[in-house]
Amino acid sequence: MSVTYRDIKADIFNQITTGALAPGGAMPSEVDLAESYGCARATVNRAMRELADEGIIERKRKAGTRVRMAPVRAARFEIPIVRHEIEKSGAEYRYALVHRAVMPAPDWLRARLGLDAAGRVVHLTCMHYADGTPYQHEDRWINLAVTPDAEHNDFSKSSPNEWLVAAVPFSNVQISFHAVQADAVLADHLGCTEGRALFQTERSTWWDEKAVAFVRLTSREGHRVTTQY
Amino acid sequence: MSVTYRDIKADIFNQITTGALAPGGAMPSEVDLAESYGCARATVNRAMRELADEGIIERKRKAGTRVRMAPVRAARFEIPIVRHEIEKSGAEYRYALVHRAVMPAPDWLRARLGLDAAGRVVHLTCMHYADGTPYQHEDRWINLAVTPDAEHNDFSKSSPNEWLVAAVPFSNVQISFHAVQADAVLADHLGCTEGRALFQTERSTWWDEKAVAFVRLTSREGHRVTTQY
DNA sequence: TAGTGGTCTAGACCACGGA
DNA sequence: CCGTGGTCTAGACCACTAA
Repeated sequence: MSVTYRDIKADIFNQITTGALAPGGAMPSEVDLAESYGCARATVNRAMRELADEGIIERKRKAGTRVRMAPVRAARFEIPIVRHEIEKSGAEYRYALVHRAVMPAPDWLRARLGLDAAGRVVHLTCMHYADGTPYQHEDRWINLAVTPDAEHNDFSKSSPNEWLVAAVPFSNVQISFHAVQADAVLADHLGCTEGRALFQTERSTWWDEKAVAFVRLTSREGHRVTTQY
Repeated sequence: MSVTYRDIKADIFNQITTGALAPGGAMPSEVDLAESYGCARATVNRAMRELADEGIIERKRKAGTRVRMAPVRAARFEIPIVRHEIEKSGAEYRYALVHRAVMPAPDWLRARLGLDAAGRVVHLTCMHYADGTPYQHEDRWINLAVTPDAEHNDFSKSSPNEWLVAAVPFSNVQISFHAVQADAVLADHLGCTEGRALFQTERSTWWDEKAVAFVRLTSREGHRVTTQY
């Protein structure tokens, strides 16, 4: 076993980045590559499959494999639990429940999550602090039709996020990042002035076609989401 | 071949989400699973490997496989070329070069990219329009030590991004998302008022330990980056 | 040191889809 | 149609690491 799938991946990646393999250009078939690398087709297959997953190459049955014209490279961002994110940075984490109410789902939420007119939700507002300073504001809505237990939890001690991941299954998640102006409430909680630019994450969670929860996370000024590949 | 690796993935995922497999709990070994599913170990291996890649489970040699305590789920965001993003939405794309200069690298950039004191760069400012309205502002710096050809390209016709992906190899990319206030220049170009919250992406590209380029992309008001998994 | 995951092999069958 | 990638198998050896 002298040739590993990693060797092949690296070799092909180099050929692409150095220009030996041109974007849009066709590559040899797996059988041919296996022969030229002197290994089994399965080994070549794994290398090529991973390159395809990473968006470097494009594969089609019969048509073969070619280098992507526009490398639609995908970046992976880890979506951590706030508490872990803060503790990992060495800071002390503190959670506070600001507001809790059980209510009929407002129209915008019903539309967003596809709830029916009778839909009831738990609405929570909470804050996450790092070393005593505001870190993130959480505005969460939990669908009681899917998660009735949420009605009897007061969420005064721990974040709804941590309760949800442990208590409720989910199959599908939508995430959106964008920038917002701080309104009076956010400015107050996050310790900035009104109108400041804040980074916001919205996340909808679904289980079996039914909405489980929607959350809007607003981070303190200057927050960045970073990754590398 | 009745049991596929997809079947196994789905089955295990369901066992986790429904609570049949508890977070932190140990799972059977690959050999045992292969027997109980009635398939080859390689099939189980592929299912488990993908679950591990997705951050659902955690694997260690000898120690075995266990369900992740805190599902550090990672979301994939595609980083498209602006032109493709706009054209895919059905709008007409237009590019404009605002400013071009060859100059010594400013201190903040030298520090950021690890350039030496003699480092020279091309500084470009450009705009991307969708159906004639401002879509994204691009502020780009290209390291001439790595990419000398950039000095003789005027970038008046096509975006530096498209030129770079075709002309320069890269091995490492760092991306950061955050929110900024529109300053006078950005407000002017993007057609909003000063102080508005804008979504900004910063990206550093490296090749073989040397910085290739740095770019700061500012999107028009209301821009969102979205994904689902 | 022994058990578990990581990987490779040689061969096979199949599904897709371009020609 | 028929070449290409997608996947499975049965078996093997190896690398890591907890016990």
